[in-house]
Amino acid sequence: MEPAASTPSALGCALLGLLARAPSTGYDLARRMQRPVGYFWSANHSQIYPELARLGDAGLVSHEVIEGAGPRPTKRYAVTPAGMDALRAWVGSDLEAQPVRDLETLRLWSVWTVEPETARGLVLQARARHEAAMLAYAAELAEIAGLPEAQDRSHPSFASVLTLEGGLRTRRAAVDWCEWMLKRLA
Amino acid sequence: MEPAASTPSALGCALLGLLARAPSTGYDLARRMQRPVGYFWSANHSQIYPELARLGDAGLVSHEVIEGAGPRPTKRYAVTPAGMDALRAWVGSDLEAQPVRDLETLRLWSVWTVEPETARGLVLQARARHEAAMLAYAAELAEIAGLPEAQDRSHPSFASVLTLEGGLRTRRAAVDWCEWMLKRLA
DNA sequence: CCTTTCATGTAATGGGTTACATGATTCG
DNA sequence: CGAATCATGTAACCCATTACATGAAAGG
Repeated sequence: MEPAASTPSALGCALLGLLARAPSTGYDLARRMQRPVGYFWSANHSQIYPELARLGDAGLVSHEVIEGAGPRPTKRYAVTPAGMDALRAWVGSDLEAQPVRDLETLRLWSVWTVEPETARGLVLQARARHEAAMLAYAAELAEIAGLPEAQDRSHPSFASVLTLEGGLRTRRAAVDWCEWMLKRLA
Repeated sequence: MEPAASTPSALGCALLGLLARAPSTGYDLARRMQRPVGYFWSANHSQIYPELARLGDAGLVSHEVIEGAGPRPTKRYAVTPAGMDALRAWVGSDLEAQPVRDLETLRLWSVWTVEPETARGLVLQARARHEAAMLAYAAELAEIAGLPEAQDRSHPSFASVLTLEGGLRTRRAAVDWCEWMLKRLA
C-alpha cells in the first residue's frame, strides 16, 4: 500500500469523475471529455493516457485488458474504492482559488483602440458563440431534466442537471450582456 | 526591420493593452495585472519580464531607463506605433476558440458522490466567492461609470465599463444559480 | 534597525497543445 | 480498396507557477 498520493491533479479528478459514472477505455474518456464534461473541462488523449498510468500507480483506478482494435492491448479502466474515497475527499475539500483566463473579455478591454464597426463585429461573434452554447446546453438539459433519477441527489444525472443549469444561466447572461453592448455601440 | 512577428501571445496582447492605457515599469504591470485586469486575466512578474523582452525584440514596445530603486536599471515601457497596430489587429481578428477550465463546475459535476450536507457546503463557498467578486466589480463600476469620458467610445474607460458590466452580470447569474441549487439541495 | 515597497531578473517544475507513430476493424 | 473509427502511446514545445536571488529607498 503506497503512502496515499494526496489529492490527484485537476485532470486526475476529472477522469475519476468520468470513470465513477462509467468504466471506459482511454480513447472513450477522450471522447467523453468533449461533451458534456467538455463544457467546463477539456483534455486530449496525449494528456489522458499518462494521467491514467499515474492514477493506476496511486491505486485510484484499475484496468482490465479487453479485446479490441489496435496495435496495443485495449484497457478498460474503473475507479477503485480508494479512488472513490479520493474523489469524495476532493469534492468535499475547500475550493481552490482559480486564476481567470478569459480571452474574449481581454479583447473587449482593448476595444477602445478600434473603430466602432470593428467593435460591433467582435461583439456579434461573441454573441453567436454564447447563443450556440446556450442551445447545446438547453438541448442536453431537456433530455435528462425530466427523468426520475435526475431527482435523486445520489445519482449522476442529478449533478448533470446542476451543471447544465449553471452553464445555461451563465451563457444567457453573456448573451444579454452582448445585446447591452450592441446598444452602447450603435 | 524584423519580419513583423505575427500576433503576439495572449499575455503579450494583455501587456500591450495595459501599456496602451499607460506606460509602466514591469513591476507596475505586475501590480496592474491583479486589479482590475486580473478579473479576466492574470500573470505574475516572472512571466512579464521575459515577455516584455520578446515584445521589445519584435519592436512592439520600447523602454527608457529611468532612475529608481533596485540593483538593476529601472525601465519604463511604452507601446510603439507598430505595437498599437498589432493590438488593433488582434482586437479586430476572429475570436479564437478557448478551452473552458472551470474547477468549480467540475466539482459540482461529481457532487452526487457526497452527502447532501457536504454538497451544500460546496455551494455556499461558491456563492460567497461570487458575491465578493460581484461587490468588487460593482464598486469599481460606480467609480467610473458616471465620468464623461466613459461615454467616449475611443477612451479606455468606455471599454472598462463594458468589461466590468460583463463581470457583474456573469457573477450575478452565478449567485442566482447557487441560490437555485441550495433550494434543490435543501 | 527592521519591515515594507520598489524593482528586475533566472531556474525548476508542472500542465497542456501539437505533432509523430502505429495498426486493426468496419463500412461503403 | 480506401476512408473512417477504434485504440494507445511518445516527443517537442509553449505557457504558467513557484521558488531562488539581489539590493536600494522610505517609513516606523
